[in-house]
Amino acid sequence: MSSYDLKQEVTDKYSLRGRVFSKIREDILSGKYKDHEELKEVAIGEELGVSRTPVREAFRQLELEGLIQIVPNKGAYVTGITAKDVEDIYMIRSLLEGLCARWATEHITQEQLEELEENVYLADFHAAKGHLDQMAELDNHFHHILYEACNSKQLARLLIDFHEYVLRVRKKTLSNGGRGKISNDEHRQIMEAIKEKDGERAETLAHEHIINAYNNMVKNGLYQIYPMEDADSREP
Amino acid sequence: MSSYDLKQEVTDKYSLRGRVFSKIREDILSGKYKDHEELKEVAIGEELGVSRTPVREAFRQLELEGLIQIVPNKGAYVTGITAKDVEDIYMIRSLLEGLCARWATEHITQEQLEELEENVYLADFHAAKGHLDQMAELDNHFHHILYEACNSKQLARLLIDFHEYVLRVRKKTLSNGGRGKISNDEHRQIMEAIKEKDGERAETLAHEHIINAYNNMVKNGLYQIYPMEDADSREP
DNA sequence: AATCGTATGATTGCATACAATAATACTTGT
DNA sequence: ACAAGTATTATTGTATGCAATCATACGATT
Repeated sequence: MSSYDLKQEVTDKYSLRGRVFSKIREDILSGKYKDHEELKEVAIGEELGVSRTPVREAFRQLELEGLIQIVPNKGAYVTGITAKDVEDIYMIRSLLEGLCARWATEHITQEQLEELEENVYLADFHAAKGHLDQMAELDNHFHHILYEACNSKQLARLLIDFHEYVLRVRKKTLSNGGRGKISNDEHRQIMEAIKEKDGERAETLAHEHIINAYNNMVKNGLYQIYPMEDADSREP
Repeated sequence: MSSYDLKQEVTDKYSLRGRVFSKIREDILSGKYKDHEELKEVAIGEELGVSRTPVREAFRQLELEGLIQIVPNKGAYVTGITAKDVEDIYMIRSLLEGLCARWATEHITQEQLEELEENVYLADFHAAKGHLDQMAELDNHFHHILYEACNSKQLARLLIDFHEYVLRVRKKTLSNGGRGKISNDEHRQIMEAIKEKDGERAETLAHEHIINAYNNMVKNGLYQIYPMEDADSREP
């Protein structure tokens, strides 16, 4: 087992303590709060049934994630997530997932490797059956195994953040035109490269896997769920 | 100018609003608070002359940055930064700085390019004179120009964070054995590649620039400022 | 003597109260 | 009617109070 409990870090975000944070985060990512909208502490607090204190704490975290911008003594404004953000994140992720796969090749345990194999075979089954929810979950799990196996707290933290960031986009991607099956085939190739201790190939495959996912998304026009407008076009 | 004010985002961290956050952050990075040490809200509040509220907000941010871990209803514990963290971050940075240089090649303005040139020539002067503080400042500035020029809010945010994260390490590196001069020569090559619109070469050079910086650091034994111990070796 | 249960103290989580700041509306003088 | 200055209101920033939770120590029971 690695030196830190990755699962703990992840689940914490969904437990009681991070409830307010996660809710606001989702509301921004889902588009409930529009770009440049001002978020009032009391209003959101009342909506969630809490006082300003936890809301403020969540705001600070959200600012660090780049989802809102806090200007002192004025307010918190939604930064939103544009199509360019999604593109940038996919490009960044493609590099980092490659690095992750390479490092995972060097550090993966037998147990983790078997988990990967199981994941791929199970996903094959669900892909054939068209079980989209299970596919999304398995895809999520596949990558998280690698995040753990890469043995880098720093890299894992980054990838988990980005992974969540584009979660909604990704889920829709998998449900489109057989990408789920193809995606899992790519997973299998990555898994086999790691199994054969070919770090170079694992890196390349993981890199291309993310690029393919992005291209598929663009091809299907799914990037349109977020407007491509730029922050320049705001009112003065 | 790009669509977001990068300088504003950066300076904000040092202005009044983030004072408490920055102070605790520095104290962790500088080693004042040791690994696994428990941070008490009241104690730190008193030390900084503020109440628990701003301290708690800072804690939440620090947790997101991975510098502390908050366990609910118990306390905040320093995660520290190990030599492996530094190594990982340099490897991650090397990829991202490469990407940044490539994107900057595509989006840099004439004005920014001239700023880069000026920076390199000025750094030559200070390198010859042995002005270490100015060298560190110019190095910092060089990279920040690229972060702006790459035209990606997401990438810039990442790189700025990492850049700050290893700031102390980096400053010491520059002061060692002529690395300052060599580093600036690498800057010049990157700048010229960008000027000639050779994104591929700019990416490779920027990538190698970071790797070289890390290797130099290791060669000079500077990695020893942080212990290589793992989080496993903690008490139960 | 060992273990379980209880009590006590410390610390966090959240709510509220007050102060400081910024935006807006209003008034007053020209 | 317009402009400048002032008052008012809304919102954030910070401090503090109270409840909930956890750790520790002590004592009772087997």
